[in-house]
Amino acid sequence: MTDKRKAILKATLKLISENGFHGTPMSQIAEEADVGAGTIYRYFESKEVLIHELFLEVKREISQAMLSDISPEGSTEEIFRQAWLNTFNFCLQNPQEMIFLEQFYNSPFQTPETEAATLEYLAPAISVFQKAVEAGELKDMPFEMLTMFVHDVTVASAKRHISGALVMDETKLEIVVQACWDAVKAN
Amino acid sequence: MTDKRKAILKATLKLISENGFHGTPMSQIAEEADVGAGTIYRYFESKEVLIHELFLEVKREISQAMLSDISPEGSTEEIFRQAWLNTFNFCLQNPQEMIFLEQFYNSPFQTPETEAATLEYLAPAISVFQKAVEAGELKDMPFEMLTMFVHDVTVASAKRHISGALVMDETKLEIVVQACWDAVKAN
Amino acid sequence: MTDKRKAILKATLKLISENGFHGTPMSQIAEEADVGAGTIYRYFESKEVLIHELFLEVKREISQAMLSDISPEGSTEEIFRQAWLNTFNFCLQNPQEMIFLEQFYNSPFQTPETEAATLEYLAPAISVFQKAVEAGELKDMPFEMLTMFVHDVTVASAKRHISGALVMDETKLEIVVQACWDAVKAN
Amino acid sequence: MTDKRKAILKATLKLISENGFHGTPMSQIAEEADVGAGTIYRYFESKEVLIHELFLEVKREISQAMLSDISPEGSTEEIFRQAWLNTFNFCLQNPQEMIFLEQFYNSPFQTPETEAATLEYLAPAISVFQKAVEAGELKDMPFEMLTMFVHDVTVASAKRHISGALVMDETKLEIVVQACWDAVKAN
DNA sequence: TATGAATGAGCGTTCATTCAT
DNA sequence: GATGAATGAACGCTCATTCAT
Repeated sequence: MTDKRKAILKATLKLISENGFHGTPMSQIAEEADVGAGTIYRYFESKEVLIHELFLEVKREISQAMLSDISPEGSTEEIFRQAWLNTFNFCLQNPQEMIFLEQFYNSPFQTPETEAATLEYLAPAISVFQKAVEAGELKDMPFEMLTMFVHDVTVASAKRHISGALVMDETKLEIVVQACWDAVKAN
Repeated sequence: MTDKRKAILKATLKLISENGFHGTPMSQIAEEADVGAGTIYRYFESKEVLIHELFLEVKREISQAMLSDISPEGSTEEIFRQAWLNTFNFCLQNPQEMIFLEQFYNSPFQTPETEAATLEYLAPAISVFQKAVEAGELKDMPFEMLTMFVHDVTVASAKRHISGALVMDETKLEIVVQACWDAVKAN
Repeated sequence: MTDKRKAILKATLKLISENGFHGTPMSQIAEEADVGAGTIYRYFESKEVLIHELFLEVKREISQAMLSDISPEGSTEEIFRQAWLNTFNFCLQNPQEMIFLEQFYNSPFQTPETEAATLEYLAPAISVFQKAVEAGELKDMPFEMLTMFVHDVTVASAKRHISGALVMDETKLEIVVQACWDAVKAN
Repeated sequence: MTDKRKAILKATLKLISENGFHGTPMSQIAEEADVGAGTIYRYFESKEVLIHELFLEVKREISQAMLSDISPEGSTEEIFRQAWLNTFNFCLQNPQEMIFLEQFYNSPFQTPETEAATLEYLAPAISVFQKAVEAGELKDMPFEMLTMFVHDVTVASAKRHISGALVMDETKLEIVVQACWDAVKAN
């Protein structure tokens, strides 16, 4: 019965995104997931493992979301814009996931393994991107640098939108997407 | 005796940047700062208050660093590049501060008050920037959007450099700075 | 199906002798016995009852072992020596049983009932012994005192041998058996 | 303030002798010792360390007790009898200590270190004994074998006395001491 | 009959905070 | 003012036991 596993992950995501890692005791996760406290340990070895597995799950989701509905026949700019908006929309529609990811990245939970897993999910994106560089359509920058403009800026936009610091209407969205494209496109 | 206060803040910064918020007990801060555990409470009401005050201090530092050595007579591009490099260099020379800030931003410690204080420190930068927009040298974007390219991307670069994921040599640095400038400059 | 009952008792004996009472969860016993965790409760009301029944079983075994191969026609000394060696050899060949017994004796599991059952197993030995006292071949000591020299010292010897603290070769064995006989024989 | 340390050790001794290791939660020890639960951890790293240190303390006491009031000028028999009675009386007057020791010996808490410490306490007794062997007054047996008759039988006697299984009045005491002496003395 | 997933009370331990010195 | 021993609530986790299948 994988239902309980899912309920635990969902509860963990909700509570950690709201209260942080150490504001989220296992007992509270159990209550929110409507399972016994001990039950969590049938599915996850420890709190740390639970958080790691949740990270992998969420990272997989956001990576998939970024690449969805992309037509390989489109121009590089179209692909870039689509990836950007996919990521942005995922963040807006799944703020808990986004907040959790950001907390995780900036925590001591991160390990070389989680970082490695991360790259794996992005493998399809990397190959698309390399062809564009070779075709002279993008600046000659490593993939890790490109992600700044299609992940970091995107998430920063979503965070400011959600916090209300910068409401991203259609106009502003167009400006920032264009800015990111200007950043990466070949001159 | 403000010496102890400083020692406590320094110890907190070091330990939290290394071990995270909940990996840093007050007793350890006291030991690292070479003060009694109770002494911390003469200077800071609680652990939460200590962390908030540390945030304000560090945020002030990085904001000042960003604006240092900027000649108002320079071109907008020169000012932008200088601000970018100032921030980047601050992160490289003060990784503890950077790591702490990133942890803080993505934690439930943040309050509307800390966000408000943040803006205050950046007031001088805002006016410089607005003039550039009015002069038609920058895209017509709000300050909060500009910061993505002179703070978020910059910090992202520094983090990748420190983690080893993307070593920022002179060439790569020039590419990413140029990319950011391309992002914000008027077409 | 008494097979499962035996498997459970055997698993319990092995695990408790290796890891102690509170180092032996029921789940581990179930695994070692290759039965479901709930199955144990079909055969034993509780962990405490399981341990009690195991004690009775093991106590019966060691008592039987002590009295085996004893020819009633032999001299009292021969009988004593045989009983001593029987016990010693049982301990060496069944260290788990010995360790379990010793743990049990020195635990709060013991009850008046378990002690009573113990005596029952030794009834045949008691009558042999009483005749020897009446015949003036042994010191006039109660059975409970005699057992010190044919059980406690014997087990102590076996424990030291197994732990390596005192390896009991033929010579040493002869010395300690003789010492015990000197202890109990009439002057 | 070593008072709390002593109170914790005393409470631990009492509760473990009554309820066993795993019948004695730290919270109960704290209550019995009239200290906060966390206070125990200022004096002892963990429950395991607490129990080990208690063992060393008690082992030292019983070893000292065994050797007290022994006049080196006395005959070997006098020394043997005194040591025997010293140990027996210690057990009668300190049944908690005796029960605790017996529980400890037959538990997985024991380590090579605790065994080594044990021998150290008995060093003075070993030298006395060796001289008696060399003088031909005792059977040629190793010290580890002698202890069976001056420790194991003694403790067995005390246990039977306390449990009521064999009340050790003056007469019975004389019989068992004589038996032990007969066991070890040279023929 | 046999199972093993599920439970939750209770464990050992930590740590923010207090307060007598 | 400065201390650090003491506190106890709250944590992560275990495991004897139950019960739906």
